[in-house]
Amino acid sequence: MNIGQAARRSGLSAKMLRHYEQIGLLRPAARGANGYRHYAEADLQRLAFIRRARDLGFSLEETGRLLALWDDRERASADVKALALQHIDALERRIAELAGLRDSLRELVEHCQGDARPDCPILHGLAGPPRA
Amino acid sequence: MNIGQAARRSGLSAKMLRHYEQIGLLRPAARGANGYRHYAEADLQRLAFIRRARDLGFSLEETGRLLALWDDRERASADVKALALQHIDALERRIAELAGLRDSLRELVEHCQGDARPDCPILHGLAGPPRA
DNA sequence: TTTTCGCCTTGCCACGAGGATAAGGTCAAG
DNA sequence: CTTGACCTTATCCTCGTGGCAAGGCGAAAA
Repeated sequence: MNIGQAARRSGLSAKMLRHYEQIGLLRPAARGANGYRHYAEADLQRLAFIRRARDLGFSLEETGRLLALWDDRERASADVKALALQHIDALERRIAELAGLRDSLRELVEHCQGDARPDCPILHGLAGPPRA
Repeated sequence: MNIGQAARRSGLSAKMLRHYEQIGLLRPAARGANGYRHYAEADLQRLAFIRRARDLGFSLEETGRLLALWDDRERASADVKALALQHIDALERRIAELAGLRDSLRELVEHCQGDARPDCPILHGLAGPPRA
């Protein structure tokens, strides 16, 4: 199977497969006489794993660690869980941060009439004292 | 006032001031005989405005639009409000997206014992069927 | 005077995670 | 033989910022 088909069947792009190979997330694919990369059925599992990890918001680096844990049959499930919990934590922090911004912005918006007149408390708020 | 002091007093970095100038977010600063940029007190307001807009998660492009609205004394406050509401929407979407990832991940984590044994439902979940 | 230190200048590289595009080789069908 | 789909590598773009380099400028200490 060539890179295009592997890409379609894994839901990734050919570009990503080459990129992942280049940064060491994937071992270099076997090459045919024409230089084309060749993928086996077994490779698709690994690609699907990567895709799902990415879909869950894991970075490529974290995905690499997950792959290493996947390959290691000796690892404790606690190791995997720790990585996942850490990622959940990061998601939580990011969510809280964005929610804080949203709330600050909402407060500004609530005081704005939003009509045809030029006076606007939102701009005053941005220009004036820090609304941290 | 030189760039360093303007940076300190605005809470931005000298690097940012140069960058903002280069991308047209700020008009080119006046230069002294030595080529140093020179900032007046009045410039600090604009810098503070930018800083607060960035703190609220507006992109540089959006910040530029806000600055343009700020400069335009004819604009309707509705224009500003629309921009702000649009940004709140974007924040909401991003928050919902991250929360979805977090929940999916939580579900996987809940089924994992997290002990010393190697069997781990999290990895099974990543390797197996799409949990979308 | 000269050295030193801190600040300023420009410019380039890096991050993450790819997308876009270019310029070319390969393969199978028409 | 040509066409078109596919493959190859390589480079540049995103976004906002930090970091570093090499060099000029200004003032104070030696």
